[in-house]
Amino acid sequence: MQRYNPTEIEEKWQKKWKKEGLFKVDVKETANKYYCLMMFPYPSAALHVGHGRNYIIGDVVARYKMMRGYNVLSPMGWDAFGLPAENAAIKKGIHPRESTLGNIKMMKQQMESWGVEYDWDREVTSCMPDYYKWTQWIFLQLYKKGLAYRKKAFVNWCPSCSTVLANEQVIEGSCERCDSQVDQKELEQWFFKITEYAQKLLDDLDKLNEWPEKVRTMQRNWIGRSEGVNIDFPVVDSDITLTCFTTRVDTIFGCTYMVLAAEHSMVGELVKDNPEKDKIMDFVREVRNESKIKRVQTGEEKKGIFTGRYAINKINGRKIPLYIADYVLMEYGTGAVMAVPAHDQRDYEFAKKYELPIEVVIDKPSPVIPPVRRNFSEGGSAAENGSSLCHPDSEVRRSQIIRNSLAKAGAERVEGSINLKVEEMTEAYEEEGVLVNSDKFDGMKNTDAMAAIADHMEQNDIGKRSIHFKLRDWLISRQRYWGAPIPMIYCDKCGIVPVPEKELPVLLPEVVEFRPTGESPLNAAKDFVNTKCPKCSGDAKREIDTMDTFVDSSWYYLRYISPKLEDKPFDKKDVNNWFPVDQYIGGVEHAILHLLYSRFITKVLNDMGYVDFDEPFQRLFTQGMIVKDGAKMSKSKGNVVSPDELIKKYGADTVRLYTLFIGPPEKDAEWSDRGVEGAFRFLKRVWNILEILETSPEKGGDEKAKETLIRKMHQSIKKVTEDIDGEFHFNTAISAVMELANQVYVGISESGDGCYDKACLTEVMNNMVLLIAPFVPHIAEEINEQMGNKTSPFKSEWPSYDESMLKADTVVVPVQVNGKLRSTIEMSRGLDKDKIQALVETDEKVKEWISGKEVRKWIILPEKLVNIVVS
RNA sequence: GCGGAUGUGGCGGAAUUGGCAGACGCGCUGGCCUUAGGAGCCAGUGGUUUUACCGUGGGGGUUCGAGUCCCUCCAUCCGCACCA
Repeated sequence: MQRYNPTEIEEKWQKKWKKEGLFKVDVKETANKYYCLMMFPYPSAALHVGHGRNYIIGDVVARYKMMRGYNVLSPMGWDAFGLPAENAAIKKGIHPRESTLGNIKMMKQQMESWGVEYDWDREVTSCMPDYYKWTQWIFLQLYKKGLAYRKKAFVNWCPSCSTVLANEQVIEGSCERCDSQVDQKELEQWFFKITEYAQKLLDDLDKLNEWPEKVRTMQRNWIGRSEGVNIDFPVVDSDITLTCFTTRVDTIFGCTYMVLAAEHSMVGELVKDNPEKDKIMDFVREVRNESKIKRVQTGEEKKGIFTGRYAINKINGRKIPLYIADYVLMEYGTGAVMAVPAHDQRDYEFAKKYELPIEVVIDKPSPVIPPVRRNFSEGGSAAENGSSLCHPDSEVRRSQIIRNSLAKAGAERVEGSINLKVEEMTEAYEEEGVLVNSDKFDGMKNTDAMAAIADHMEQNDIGKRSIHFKLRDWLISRQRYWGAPIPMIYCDKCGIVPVPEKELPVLLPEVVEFRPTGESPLNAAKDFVNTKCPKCSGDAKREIDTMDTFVDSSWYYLRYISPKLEDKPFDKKDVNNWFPVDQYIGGVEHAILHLLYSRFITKVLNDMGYVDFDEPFQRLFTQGMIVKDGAKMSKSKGNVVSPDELIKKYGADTVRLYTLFIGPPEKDAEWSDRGVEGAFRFLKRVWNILEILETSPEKGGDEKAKETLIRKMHQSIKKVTEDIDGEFHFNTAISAVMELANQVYVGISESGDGCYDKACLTEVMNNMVLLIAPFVPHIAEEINEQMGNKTSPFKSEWPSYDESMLKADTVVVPVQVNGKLRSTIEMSRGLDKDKIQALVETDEKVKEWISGKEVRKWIILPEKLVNIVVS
């Protein structure tokens, strides 16, 4: 019997899997298809054990599903365009393609050393022309459908990366990559009209019930739908009408002024005759230039300026002053806000500062609360003693009364009295209540008034119900080199002309200066820029921006199905057969961007008839991070754990096992090198059972030991199966196999060597090999072979358990007295309550505990527990 | 501020129709074996003032019985954040 030598056997089996094409899939075979997808990585640098978790989990799922009889597709590719490669190119002076392809090669080797297998024939690399040709094709489809458009817009500009960022890439006013403060800059940019799909993207989240609730909530918040009313306010002495969006139309009678965003298009027009025009425009410029991070800073005081103009609140004919302020955003709603200082905290602060009127229109309900007498007995304060000082029912009754009166909301109001006094207010009252000072709506519950006032406005042409979203259109232009060129041409005669599909791909020019200058590096490649118009053949210029890499990654999963097709991005029939993806696995950091964009692109392709499904990912799993010393692994922190040395020392199976055992995979986990050794020990223990098997007797053995072991085996099969099928609880699945392996040793220690015959131990070993195969595939294959089996575990059937073998004939029942454990009694299964009670009554310990006491109650749960209540 | 999650030994973590808290692993202690041990095997390992009591972030409640259910407070993490 040789020692467990992982290095040797792992190489052997990795070669064999490759040779036999274990992971190769023919997409034409669609029966029992299972599409297992891992988010394709950005090829940046060597992988650490944290990255490994993603691939290992995916590999486990793929192998497990294989054993469950599925035809498993598990592909891998590279999200290979993007800034870091370009930055590295600038730094080291090598072409981004070189560094990218070098990284890909290295990462691929690492994946292989983990024993993580893919159908590499389907590898896609987004920076290769045969891929980005179709990224450009997708752009053209969106353009065709009017979903790609160009407009001048204030955009997020990262001065350090010299590029525009999508809203999603700005984190608290800073660039998500380099952390520099993001400026606002007005540029002509390409956008994808994702807002047109806002409602659908929101609605269909309900269908994705196999996604983590957290991710769905995040997307919901990001889309940010709110219902309200667009209200028209005509400006006095002008034909301008300003429209405000509000979700609190019930507070319209309390609107005492109105505020515009500095960016509002009417600002110039409104102040053009104002003698203080220059002062106002200075203020506007100041606000516009203020960085977003400063504007958003908590506690930042709101600034504003009076325009000198007034508008009319048509519902009551009131003339209200028109302000410009920094706290109103142009990006949301209409960029104009009706201010109700009594019922909106921001408006309240602003009104206080500029001494604008504050008027209450929603009153606090005034519940009539019967006085509850407190401190009527001796002892501490009411608070200390709680309800014990009151009649037990009075608390209940009191809260009921409060609830009722809130429901009726102020039915008890005395005519003309208002509970909420402006003089007494220290902040806005934003809660629910009853309308006051609101004309014919007085006395209405504010939630009812919302509908009533909206109806009134629609009937009288004052306003219109409206829905607004926080979601902005997706800005996809990037002023960088290393991305897919946007396939558009500008012709002086014909205007904007798309590149004809048959001329795709628009190739990235080879030699170019990458150093960022503020304009796209492609502009320096004159051969590229200067072209002919596809329409009139006259001189024309190409678009010099490239696409956001999120465009590349929003469709790659479709390409895997037919990665080599030259005349189409994918085959419709094959794609329809294989989609949706059965299991998508990746980091939660993509909860919004990538997953939202992918859903959007899929819906567009669906609407255009290219695919028959409208959601790409059936089930989503987001794994947690692996941290070291409490922090995310990073080179700068020096806490990166490289898998390479660990694999050299312990083997890939040990690293895999520990990674899976470390904790529930959806949670963050702390890496411990010591823990790795424990995993290694376990594998050795399993391996060494081979030796026990060799010396086992052909027949005989100890019946009790065999029975216990076989029972444990069935229990383990059940537990492992349920843990994988459920929420991927590999950690507890592995602990179940550990218990099984331990039982082998426990039996020997209790019943001596030779307590298992060969048949028994062989059965246990065969099943154990299958149970661990998805986690530690190399050692499973090797033990399997040493056992003399000819079929690979991955071509074998997943083991099944026998329900009747799970439980022993007798059961140990805990006996409690007054809820405290006092004894345990072994008894046969299936006894009725009377027999159990009789048995328990004979127990010495129980007798001791209940003697001299009055037994009030017996709680008997057969085969589970007995509790005797005494006093 | 809003939304979501988490809180259990020295550590990672188990435990759901409410029923023996701490599975499994790490670490630690002791023993066996060994020329040796950073190998292997066996035993022990929540705390304490140990006939028993106390223990799942704090406080309260429901129950024969609560880590699990209810109320309340606290802490940490994540996401969003002047969204009208």
